[in-house]
Formats: sequence, C-alpha cells, structure tokens
Amino acid sequence: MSPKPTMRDVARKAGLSIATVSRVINFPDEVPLDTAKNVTAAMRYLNYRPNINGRRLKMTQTSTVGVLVPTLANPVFATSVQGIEQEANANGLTVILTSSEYDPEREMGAVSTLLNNRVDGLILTLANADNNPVVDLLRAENIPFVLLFNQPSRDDVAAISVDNARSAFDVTNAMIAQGHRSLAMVAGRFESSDRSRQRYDGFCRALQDAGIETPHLVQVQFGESDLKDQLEELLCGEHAVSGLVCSTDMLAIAAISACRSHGLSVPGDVSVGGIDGISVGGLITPKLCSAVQPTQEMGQQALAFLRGLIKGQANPQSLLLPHHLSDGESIGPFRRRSST
Amino acid sequence: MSPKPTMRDVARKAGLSIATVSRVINFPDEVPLDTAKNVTAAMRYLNYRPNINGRRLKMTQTSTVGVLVPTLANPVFATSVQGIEQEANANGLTVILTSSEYDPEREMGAVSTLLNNRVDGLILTLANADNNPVVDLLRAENIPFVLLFNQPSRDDVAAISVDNARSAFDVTNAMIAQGHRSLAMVAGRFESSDRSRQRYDGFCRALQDAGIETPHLVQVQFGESDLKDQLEELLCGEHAVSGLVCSTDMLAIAAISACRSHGLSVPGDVSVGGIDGISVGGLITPKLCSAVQPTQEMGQQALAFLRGLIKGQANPQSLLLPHHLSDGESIGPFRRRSST
DNA sequence: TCTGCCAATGTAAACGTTTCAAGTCTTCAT
DNA sequence: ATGAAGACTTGAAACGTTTACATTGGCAGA
Repeated sequence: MSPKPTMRDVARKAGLSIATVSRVINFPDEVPLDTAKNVTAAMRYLNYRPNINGRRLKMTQTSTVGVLVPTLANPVFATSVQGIEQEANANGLTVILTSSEYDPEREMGAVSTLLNNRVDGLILTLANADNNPVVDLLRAENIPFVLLFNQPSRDDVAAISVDNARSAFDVTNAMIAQGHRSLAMVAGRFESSDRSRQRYDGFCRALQDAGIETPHLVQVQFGESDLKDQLEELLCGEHAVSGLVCSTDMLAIAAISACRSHGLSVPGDVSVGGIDGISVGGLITPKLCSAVQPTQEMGQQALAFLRGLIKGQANPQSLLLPHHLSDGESIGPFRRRSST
Repeated sequence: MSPKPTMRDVARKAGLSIATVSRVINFPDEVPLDTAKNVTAAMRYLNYRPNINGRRLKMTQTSTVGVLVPTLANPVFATSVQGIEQEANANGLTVILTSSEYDPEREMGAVSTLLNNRVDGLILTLANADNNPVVDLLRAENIPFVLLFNQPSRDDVAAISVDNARSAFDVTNAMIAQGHRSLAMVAGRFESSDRSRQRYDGFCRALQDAGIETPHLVQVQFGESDLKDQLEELLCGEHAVSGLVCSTDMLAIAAISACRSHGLSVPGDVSVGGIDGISVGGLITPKLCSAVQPTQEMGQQALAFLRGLIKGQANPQSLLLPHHLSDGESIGPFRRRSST
C-alpha cells in the first residue's frame, strides 16, 4: 500500500492547491460549495486523514490537555478522569493520561513528558500542592493548569476541590453526635497525599471542639492489603476505639472489612465513616456514610476551567465545591462493646 | 518571556550545528563526551524542551498509543487502563485516552481521532468485536491493534480476554452445585457489550447441562440506577428465583443491594455471583463470589502485545487468560424462602 | 474598452525535528 | 610533503500542515 495520502495528494486529485484544501478543512464556509464538495470527494476517494502532528507543529495550540492522577485504581480518580474525558471530548480536545502511582518523585517526570507534548494545559492531582516543584515549573513556564482534589494554600493557582478539612470535620462530628468519644483516623500516607493531612486536621479539630483528647492516627499505603493487621491494636487493643474516620472511601470499605475480620460488627461495635462518595459506597452493606463530593462534575469543571485559562479568559482561582454527608448506615450510636 | 527555545537555539548557544544537538539527544554515545556536555549545558541554560510534535512529524513512529474503553466509571476498565498506562510509561510511550460511553456509534469517531493523531497502535474494548466497522477499518489501514476483554470469533485479530462464556458457566455451576434450580442472569445490554452476550451463553449452557429450563434474563443499562425496580418481579414475583448470575461485578454489587432493598438476604434468600473480580468485591459483605480475571495484568499484557505488533514481531492472535472463582460468601446453599 | 473590485484560488515560507550525504580536521604511514 | 583513514561535524532537505500575501479572472460601472 502506498504511504498515507497528504494534503498535497488531495489537492492534486481535486485539481486545486493545498491551500484551498486546508481551507476546506478549517474554514468550510469561506469556500464555495462546489469546491468544498470537490475536495471532500477527493479526500474520501484517497482515504485522506489529516496529520494532526503537522498541524500541531505549525500552530501554537495543540488542542491537547495533559492529565496526571495518582492512580486509576481508586474509583475516585477514575471517575474524575471520566468527567475530564467527557468534557474534553465535547470540546474536541485530546487527553493524554499519566499517573504517578502516588509517588511524588514521578510527578515531575510525568509532567515533563506532558510538556514535551506541548499540551495546551494540564489537570493535576498532586501528592502535595504546596511547595511543589511542579507547580513552580508550570508557573514559571506560564502553562495553564488546574489542580484537582488539591487544596493549595496559595490562592494564585487554580484548584478545584471540596473542603477537605471540613469534610473530615463533618464525618467526625456525625460520630461524636452518636456518642462516640474514642475515635481514630485511618489515613493515606501524608507524604503522598495532602488531602490526607488536611482531612486529618479536620478530624482533629472536631475532636478538639468536643473536648476529646489524643486523636489516634494510622497511616496506610493505598493498596497495601492488610488493613486487618494494621488496625488490630486500634480495634481490639486495650484502648480500642469505637469509631474509625477514614480519609477515603476505599480505606473505609477496607476498614469495614477489617472490622469484620476481627469479629466486630459495623456499625454495631464500630462505626466507620469515609470521605469521597464513590458510587459503590452506596451499594454495600452497611451503606457507607461518607462526605460525598461530586467527583465526575469536578472533573468536568476542571476541564471547563482549564479551557478558560487557556483562552486567557479566566484568572486562576480556587473553587471549593460543596460536599454533603450521605445517609449511610455505617455510623451508628455508641454502644459499650459486649466483652465477648 | 521569549518564545520556547528550539534545537536551533541550543545549537547556536553551544556553537554547534543543529544536527549535532539532535544526535546528543537521540544517540548520546555516538558523540564525544565533551560535545555532549556542552550541549546539555546549553539545553539546561536555555530551558530547552524538545518539541515532540516536530519529531513526530518527521519520524514515522510517534511513540503514542490510543486507548478506547467504554467508560472509566466501571473499575474493571479503569484498572485495565491503569495496567496499560503503567506498561506504557515503562516503555516511554504516551497514552491517549478516549471512552465510548458504551455507545457503539461513538467508537468510530473516537478511533478516527486516535488515527488522526497517528498513534502507533491501539488498544480497544469494543461494544461488539464481530462485524465491527472499526475492526475492518483498522485492518484495512494496517494499523496494529489489540482488543481487550473482547473475544472476537475471527482468529486473525489480536485479543486479550478471559473465556467469557466459561466464566459465566463456572459461576452458574457454583450456584447449581449449591442446589439452586431457579436462576436468572442480570446482564448488561447485548448491543453495547458482546461480553454480556457471551456470558449469557455460558449461563445458558450451564443451565442446559443441568437440565434446567427457561433461563431468565434481565438486560440493564450500566449506570442505570434502579436495579431495585427492574429486579422486583424476578425476586418477589410468583416465580421468584433463588440465584442471580450477574454479567459484571458492578451489576452484582448493585443486585445485592437491590435484594436487600426487597428485604431479602444474600446469600440467605438469594445467591448472587459476579464476573470480573474487581477489588472492592473482596471487601464487601458478603464477600462477592466472582469469576476473577487479572484485570490489570491484562492491560499490561495488551500493551506488551501491542508493542510486539508495532515492531512487527508478533502475529495477531488471541490470548485467553485463566480466570478463577473467588471464595466469596455471596453464594450459599439453596433454601426455600421463608414466606414472610 | 477600460478601471477597479471582489471572490476564489494559488505561492511559498514557516513550524521544529531527523537524517543522509558531504564536509572538515587530525593523525599517521609513506 | 602527500595522501588515506578516521573521527567529528555540518548543510540542507524533508515531514504535513497553516497562513500572510500574491495572483487570477470576471464583471459592474464608466
């Protein structure tokens, strides 16, 4: 088979110049109908396919956006990418996807690749939004970007998120309201998730407001299998807690499973709450009580916002979206543990 | 700030020609160490970043692969993409992601975009692998591609999958072995998933082998919320079934929830089995019994296989990976329903 | 018939790479 | 001194577009 036809081939076939062909493709109404038909026929005949890379090279804009998430294995990120992808598709943008596997070291490399691709802009979920070299680089190079799920302390970078601290605060208070006084947080590693830390802060503040001391904390690696062992002391030890606030729904679901493994019922013996609002949470038994964020919409909004930044229409700014507590059954009233 | 530095700028800065700069980038060892250092210094000084689009235009290979999945909202696809992305990353490939939202009509458009990007190859999960215009197009244009999760009947296209019919067969048999005689399948719409149909076939065959008549079938749209209503007749009607074989784990989890909504216990009143083996399945109560497939590995393998095809090293062929039944608790012995 | 204008089209120079053929210098044997 | 061999390096032509600018031709108005 001959090499792929180019615009030149189409032009020859249609007996026109390459400029006209280009015009038919890009500005169909600036060209007489006959000409357009002629060209389209030639394109179809030759099976022509514009080579986007030629265009990208010539144009300054590439109609491409880069996306960086920690992992697709956590539905919360997968869903957000789904939202991004949808919105990108609706606007003729191409999405290049990368993931950092929760490793801050890999973020820079991933972003570098994205920049080499000359993406018009980026949507990033970073391990840590503050003091992040990636953010510095992007600002220095003046590349539009939007942080997603990150809540940076500086207010001159665009970020779409819920109020992480507040989410944890609300979940924790829901437990306190049910009489729980001995609570622990099960959190993702702080180094690989500033959300985790922010949510811990909210947890602590709720305890403090209620005059409860010594907040417990267990940091776990996402995907690390044995929550069961890691929670043993907390659940069955001398100072066992009656409530577990988890920094993500995935952790919460794993925590519920761990409780069960230790012979504890949820919410009978232990109450468990999560944050994120992933859809499975609403389907399991007991239905997970969680601080729900509009994940997919957040992805869509991030892309919409990014488009604005690319066009220079909008200024970077943080958007804090509302969350709400789902009416889950995984949090119940405090009951003294039947000492079996 | 000045426009982005090009190779020419670097060359000027280093007092060398652009050809040498190119060689430093692409074949560092074919160049004296001093020269290399000189060039690298210039690159660093100027903050140079190769423009991949220039390269892509010139080279025939783009080091880019396109991925099409139905949706990222189903963890099974998200996980597979995670595998693809990992393997791509390890091999210096860029991933362009698109999703069809389960709509066969959108597949062609998505693939078209991917082809305009001159991807080196594609990994696709199609609604229907047989008689698919996308497959025809790709074969005609001679573009390497691997189907993932699809199990086409023709054997000259590369496909990585588990044995769908067999998976359903196994799950169904597990129920039959527990004494269930009245079973239904809850399946995704056949038009948007050939897996669904293949799994239904396996389901039917198991029933047939056991001499059971009239297999029930409910087709539902993924994401369609109210399984509860759709299963009412099946669960509470005159000829209520005692077992639900679901064509995906997501459906199974939703089905369990639906059972609960109808006041039925799983597996006490109804047994439920799934197919896919998504990770949450192992964490919920009751632990989901499922035909587990190595989703992430399948993604990795798909990319590895695709790389082979791109290099022309491998011939298209189908790879059927083994699945196994998880030791879930969602399938229990048949018991006559306590008529409350 | 000529002028001028407008619509339709064409010409050619980029965009930033890669790469082949063709340089330039050393070095060294004659 | 001369030439050959090698080690490095360079010039310049692609790759497939877009687009500013130039050209053409037809036609209205004089």
